[in-house]
Amino acid sequence: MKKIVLPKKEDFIPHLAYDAVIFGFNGTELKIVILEYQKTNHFALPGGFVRHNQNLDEAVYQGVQNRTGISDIQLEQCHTFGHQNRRDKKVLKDICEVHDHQIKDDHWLLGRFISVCYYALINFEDVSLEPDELSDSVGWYGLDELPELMLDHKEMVSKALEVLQKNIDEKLVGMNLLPEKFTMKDLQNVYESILQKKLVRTAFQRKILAKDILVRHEKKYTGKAHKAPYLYSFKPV
Amino acid sequence: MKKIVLPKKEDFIPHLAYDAVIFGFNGTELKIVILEYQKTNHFALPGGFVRHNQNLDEAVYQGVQNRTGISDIQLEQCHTFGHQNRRDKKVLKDICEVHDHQIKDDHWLLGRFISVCYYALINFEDVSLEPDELSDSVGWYGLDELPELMLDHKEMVSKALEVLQKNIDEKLVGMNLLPEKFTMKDLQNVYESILQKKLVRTAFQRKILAKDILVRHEKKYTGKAHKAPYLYSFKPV
DNA sequence: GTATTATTGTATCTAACCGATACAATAGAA
DNA sequence: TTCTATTGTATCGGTTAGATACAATAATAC
Repeated sequence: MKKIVLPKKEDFIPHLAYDAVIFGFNGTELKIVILEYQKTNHFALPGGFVRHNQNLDEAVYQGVQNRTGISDIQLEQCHTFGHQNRRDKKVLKDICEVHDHQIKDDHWLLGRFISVCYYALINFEDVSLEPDELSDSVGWYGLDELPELMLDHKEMVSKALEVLQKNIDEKLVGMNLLPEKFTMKDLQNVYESILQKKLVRTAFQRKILAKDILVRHEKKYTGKAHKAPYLYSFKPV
Repeated sequence: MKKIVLPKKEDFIPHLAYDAVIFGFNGTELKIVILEYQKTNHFALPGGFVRHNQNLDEAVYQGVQNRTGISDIQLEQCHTFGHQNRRDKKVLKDICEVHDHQIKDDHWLLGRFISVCYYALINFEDVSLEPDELSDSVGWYGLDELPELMLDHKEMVSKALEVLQKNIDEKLVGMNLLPEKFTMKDLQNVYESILQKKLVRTAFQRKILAKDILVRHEKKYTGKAHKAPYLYSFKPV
């Protein structure tokens, strides 16, 4: 059993946390990162705390970076959750119990937390997921196969998806979710996964090309018996 | 000189604040509420702190309610500002000095604050503005006549306006900014003030009527030498 | 009364955009 | 060479917004 070391109270802004809905695209489906506390059967979004000498945005950025090993992250703040019963007494106690760790009832981690929710877009292929101090493992989950999540983390996922949907046309959302070069179908798959609906192929292609944000490269020969699609990349800014 | 009483540290979540961009519409122009610390020449958005046994949303709602005397408020969270140098040492010290009040360098109010920014839409006519403990007066300012604001409050105003603009079509924004009955021109003025651009009269009227959210009432005779406009109200939900 | 004026409510024309459909251009398999 | 699935693009019809036109009308001027 791994010995756990809880974060020190005095290093962090008390009662404040962040949680990140980390989106990746595996080529077909949109996935998010979920931490698993295996022995306790608890699941949660990756999150963390903000140091006294740290910007909120930077704390989240570094947190996501540490967990995914990725430094090219598109990060957007979604919403701050501040309900007074946002406290995870049960979960943390279970985790500590499993690890034979004593935790007092008045421990700061058992108190109320306000949490700022962000979404992060990253390149699925480059990720190497690292469990943190407390979680035993970590994995990718599709939006329709999420386990029961602690606290209001399910609501956070909904909010993150909602904000992502609203941003999809103006924030070049595909850029971080796709590899350098991709086909029009890849991009359409990303859009459809995010918007959770089918799009009309011809209208989608026309709209994206009209935006004038893509560069067309060589064709991609897939070995399939049909016309080969062009590869595209995003125009450099 | 009014004796000031600072809020007690132990009642509130430390390092956490909220600020509200309170919008009202005076019939022609969009205005926001700004607090004035007269002797110190400092200006700020109305804000406050969150009690340990209070939801974040409720804290903001009650804060806005207390300051405006209004209970019909449309409140929306905009953004959480968490830069590490969000602290107002100078302003608070100046205020205390003016009031002959001693404040120590390590007083909790002088520390770093994360602040959650909200916008509030209220009926301008029903408001009676109340200065709080620390501010000497409070007033309405047009967006283009704002004084220099403390910390990042100017940025908060921009963010609030941006979020309001994005919400304008789906959140029935006019409902709280206008009196019970209003003309189409009134509503168009609200839209133009928020979007900060002129709209085409005929297209605006057509779009709003097509939404089917208004009830048409009697005409409004203004005494002017031209056709009298109809009065409308929002359909009850 | 009648003409005048400013504004309102609505209809019409046109350009832009999207969904639907059609179709030619393939890359590879049969 | 034929066949199949997919891609890239053009075209048609419906919807929407800006531009324009115009009738309706409330008060004033005459």
